[in-house]
Amino acid sequence: MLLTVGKLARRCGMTVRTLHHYDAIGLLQPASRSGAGYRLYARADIERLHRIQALRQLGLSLTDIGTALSGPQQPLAEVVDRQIAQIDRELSEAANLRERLVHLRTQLTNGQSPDLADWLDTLELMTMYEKYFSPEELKALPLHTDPDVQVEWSALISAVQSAMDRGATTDDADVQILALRWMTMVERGTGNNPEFLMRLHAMNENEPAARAQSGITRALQAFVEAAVVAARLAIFARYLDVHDMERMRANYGKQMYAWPMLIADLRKAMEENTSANDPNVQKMAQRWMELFRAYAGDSPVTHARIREAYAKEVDLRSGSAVDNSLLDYVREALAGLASTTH
Amino acid sequence: MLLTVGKLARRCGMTVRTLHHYDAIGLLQPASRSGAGYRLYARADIERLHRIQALRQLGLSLTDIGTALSGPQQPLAEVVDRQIAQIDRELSEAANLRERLVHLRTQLTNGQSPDLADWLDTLELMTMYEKYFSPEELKALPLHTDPDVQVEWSALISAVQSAMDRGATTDDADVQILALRWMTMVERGTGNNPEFLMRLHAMNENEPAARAQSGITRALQAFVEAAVVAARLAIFARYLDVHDMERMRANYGKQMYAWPMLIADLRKAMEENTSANDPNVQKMAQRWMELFRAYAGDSPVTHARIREAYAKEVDLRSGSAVDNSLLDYVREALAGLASTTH
DNA sequence: CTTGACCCTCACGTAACGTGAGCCCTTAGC
DNA sequence: GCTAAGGGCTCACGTTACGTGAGGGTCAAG
Repeated sequence: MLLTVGKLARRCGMTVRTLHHYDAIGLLQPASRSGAGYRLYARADIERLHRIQALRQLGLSLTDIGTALSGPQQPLAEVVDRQIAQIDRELSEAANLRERLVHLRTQLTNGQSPDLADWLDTLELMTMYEKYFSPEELKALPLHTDPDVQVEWSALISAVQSAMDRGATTDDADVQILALRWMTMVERGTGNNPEFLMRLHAMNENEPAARAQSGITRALQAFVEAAVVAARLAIFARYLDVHDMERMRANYGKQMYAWPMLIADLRKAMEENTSANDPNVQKMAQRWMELFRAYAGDSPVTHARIREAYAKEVDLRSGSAVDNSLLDYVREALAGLASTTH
Repeated sequence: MLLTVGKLARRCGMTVRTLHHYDAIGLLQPASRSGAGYRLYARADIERLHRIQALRQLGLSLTDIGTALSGPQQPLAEVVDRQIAQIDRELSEAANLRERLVHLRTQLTNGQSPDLADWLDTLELMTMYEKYFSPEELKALPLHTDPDVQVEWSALISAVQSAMDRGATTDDADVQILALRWMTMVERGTGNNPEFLMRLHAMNENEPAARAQSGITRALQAFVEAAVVAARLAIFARYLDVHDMERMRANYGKQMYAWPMLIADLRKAMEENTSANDPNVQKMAQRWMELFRAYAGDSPVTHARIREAYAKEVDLRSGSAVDNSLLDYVREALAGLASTTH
């Protein structure tokens, strides 16, 4: 049942070198080694490899994959759900490109000169094969449909870039104001949809051309993220003691992109009227607590203070798609868990 | 109508840097420059870019793309046809993977333990997403279905590797025998189908895991190709004079992978009973002559000698999928061209 | 014992850009 | 004419995820 590296490589259509590399960077380490030092991969390693491959196909770098896999894990079934959704988008996009190519081909064989704008659109589709938004989703994306949002978004990006250019730091008051405005704009531009946020993020991460167009360079993205964290920590500081703030500084923001995924899944379950006592919902609630505890620690006093902060400060929640009904839903699921535990 | 580099990049979903790079390596150079040195891209550049993008999606390296685009060009309509066929294969593969993932998800949500072999198959599909052969095509591929062919293929690869290991050169008689046997095996393993040859080649070029499995390393591939050329030049030397051989040595084998593409297209037209006087067939015949002249020069005397060599030496044709009916077809198309020219 | 297939670690190299720097060009508005 | 914003130029260092080869040990079958 344990597989050596060559066997695993062959079965997965990968190379031994790749698996060596993943071991070396700590991404996928074999369950054990034989007496002779041979790597021996077990079933749990296959599961982890599945997660890795799924994230790779979403375009994450190996470093980012490592980060994503270092926190509490989504059930594999949910990973597979996302894969299926991605394939559906790709199927749709491939069909779209196919249609365009058939049209182009018809023009070419009829001796017609292809319309240049159309042709360039087709070339764009050929390049940006990765599919981030379906046509329907684009219609529901304010950032794409609302000119006001677009103008404000551009201005905000410019303002952040200016702050960076003049050497401002993420602790500067004006930068923190920009950061909070960023989260508000994210909320507005995505229609407060965490799934869209993740998609936009993936597109910007994966596509250099998208970065060039949006002006959101890697440096700017990192700056804003750090500024958002700093701004929110400044707010938390009004509610927490020094000890708590130390832990927050070390951990808050570490799973920044795990939260939207979980929130999207929970909102979906809630919108489908799935009972809070459903085992899957309870699992998600559990993961919520794990992510929460990762920065909040285990003290009920601290938890209460953080909750107070969330309740009073809208800036702690902006852009997160967390509202009171979702919080109630999570609480109900957690209550169900507590009662089944005792 | 002329586009600056930024405009073209934006319209095509590419980066300025990429276009700079293509210019720098001579792959896509703009039609002109403004007085200030700005790159200005014209319509013909869009067409060339389309070709580049299509080949990139087939997995060719930029160097190989440059080589492919340095010879006589397939009509763009045919390039588009190949793209459409590739998309169809990808659609089919995506649907296949989707089905597998749905099955896996069902198992996971039912609390079942996924079958390991099945799971690994799914992982392989996730990795080898690129689609090289449809299930039907695999059934028609002797290299995949015929154990005898597999055994002989493996033995031949080992024999070549041994020759390389002991420092043999491509001019050694035993190496040339191996080379000719290689072409015979290619013919047998692909069922003499040039489309399959190209697909196998692409798979081996693009997939390190495939190389690891087949044992056909890049070095071995290059060695065999050079040996095939050397073996065939040795045969031609019996028919051609010193001057002709000089030109052959410089040019024969340069468009090694353009020929199978053209031959596949011509065979398809012939099998569909397209008249040799059809303009598209005549265009293909023209390209045949261009590719031929690229190594044969323009002298009718030399042409006759080369044709004599092809007629008498089966080793010059093995693995090429060129038979007498195809040659007649090409000749008929060329004759039609000659009569419409005068 | 021999041989072939497989495994180990080590380490240099690669392709296709990504990114930033420093400076010039173009256009619109004052 | 000047200024500012957006776009262009060339130069050059850096990056990610392995690919490849070297040298040597292990395992299983004959």
